[in-house]
Amino acid sequence: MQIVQRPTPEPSTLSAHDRVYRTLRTQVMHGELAPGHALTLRGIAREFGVSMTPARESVQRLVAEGALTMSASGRVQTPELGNERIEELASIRALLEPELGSRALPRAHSALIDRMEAINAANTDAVLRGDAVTYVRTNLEFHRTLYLRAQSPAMLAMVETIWLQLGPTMRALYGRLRRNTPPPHHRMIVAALKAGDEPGLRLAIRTDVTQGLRHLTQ
Amino acid sequence: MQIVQRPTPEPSTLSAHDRVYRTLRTQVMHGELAPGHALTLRGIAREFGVSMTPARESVQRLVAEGALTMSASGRVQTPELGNERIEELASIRALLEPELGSRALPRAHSALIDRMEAINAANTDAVLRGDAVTYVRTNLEFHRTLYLRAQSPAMLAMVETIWLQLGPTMRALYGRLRRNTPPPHHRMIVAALKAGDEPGLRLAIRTDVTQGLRHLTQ
DNA sequence: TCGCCGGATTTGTGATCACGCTCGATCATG
DNA sequence: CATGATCGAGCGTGATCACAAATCCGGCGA
Repeated sequence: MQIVQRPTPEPSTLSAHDRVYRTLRTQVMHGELAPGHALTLRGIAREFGVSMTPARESVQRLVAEGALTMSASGRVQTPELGNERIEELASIRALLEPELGSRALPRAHSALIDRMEAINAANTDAVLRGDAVTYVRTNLEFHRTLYLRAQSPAMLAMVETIWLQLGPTMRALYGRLRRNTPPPHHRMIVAALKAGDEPGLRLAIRTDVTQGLRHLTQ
Repeated sequence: MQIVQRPTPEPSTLSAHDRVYRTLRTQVMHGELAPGHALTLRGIAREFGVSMTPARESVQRLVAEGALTMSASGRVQTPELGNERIEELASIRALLEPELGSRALPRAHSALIDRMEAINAANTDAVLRGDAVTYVRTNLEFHRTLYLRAQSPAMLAMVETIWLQLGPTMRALYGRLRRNTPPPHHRMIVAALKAGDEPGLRLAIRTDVTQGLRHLTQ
């Protein structure tokens, strides 16, 4: 009953469950999966060419982070958030993200702002093309690029957890009401950064974060 | 090679990995484990009378929540936080907990306040006895009892994640400088609740949360 | 006395399997 | 035609094992 279990010994740093975890996490955060999308361990294992064990670890971890929900019977799917939950998550974003922006402000030099403007251009482009997934991705990239300068890894991780929980919902939201107007407050954020205007930055971020999620009709 | 694998079919709601997870989580949050305390999967499995699989799932989940850290080689231990990280986590508490208190304030009736005062008495008692673990536990209970009224499960979960990350450090902190003075700002929190004074409540919570962690000598 | 090396032990990782439960399609019944 | 029961396929859970790498600890040499 002896079977060759590991044909390839893996280059260490990339363990199987980490690869699976990272891929799934990105898919969820960027809204590539619709809310309520069901996943199975065997399906994930087949898709990634691994056994059920790494698939389970990845899923378990994503459930712990709120990226996936698990029913009492162990079935797993992307979360379908109600209005209250969406508002609550938006409140948390509105509390944490201005703080991250404020911490990043003194460290935001021109190269960073240039990069943010480039990302914002791609974001606007995605809006005009009606590409919801790219929209969500570049939107988050815009924010993360700024927040990385805050040198506050725990706070950033916390915010990313929120993004993760909102991922499928964001796709559904921006995919539903397909607006052709580019993200309105990103330019205000950039302007406040250039001016070194901290209260203005906080307000711009808060508004940007809040208003996008106010469109909760359910 | 057939073995009876599950002698008891379990009453469903309590799966093995859930039981292990919850026990370990409580131990970490309440500071029952010192910072840097090492854990092994086989040790956990032996201790709980389960196989390695549920032990791994629990540990994986706790690592995802920041309750444990995992080295590159997969070794697991409770986190040893540096000063910057402690300050950062304290900042997050200072942002989120006043908001939770504020949301709970209109729903805080007298029975709740009575319960908080009882918990606070037990907390004071733990201080006088020099019982660090009970101190941490009742301290968190005091806060959680209030925050549960906020009806904001996501925000509460986020705060508990921070508590989890601070658990071992808190024990080490309060165990080191063993002060005989009871928690100073808890009474201010209770007073603000009774008076319906929202700004006072926010300030009291913020101060309570911040000052306890200012004692970071490391 | 201190530093280094090598084998033995312990560790995490991942694959596989048995088991019991869940869920959905199908069919019989009203 | 709608409704409910039934049965099978598929699911998650947990146990066990093989394997490679990390760790520990002894002894040897400087």
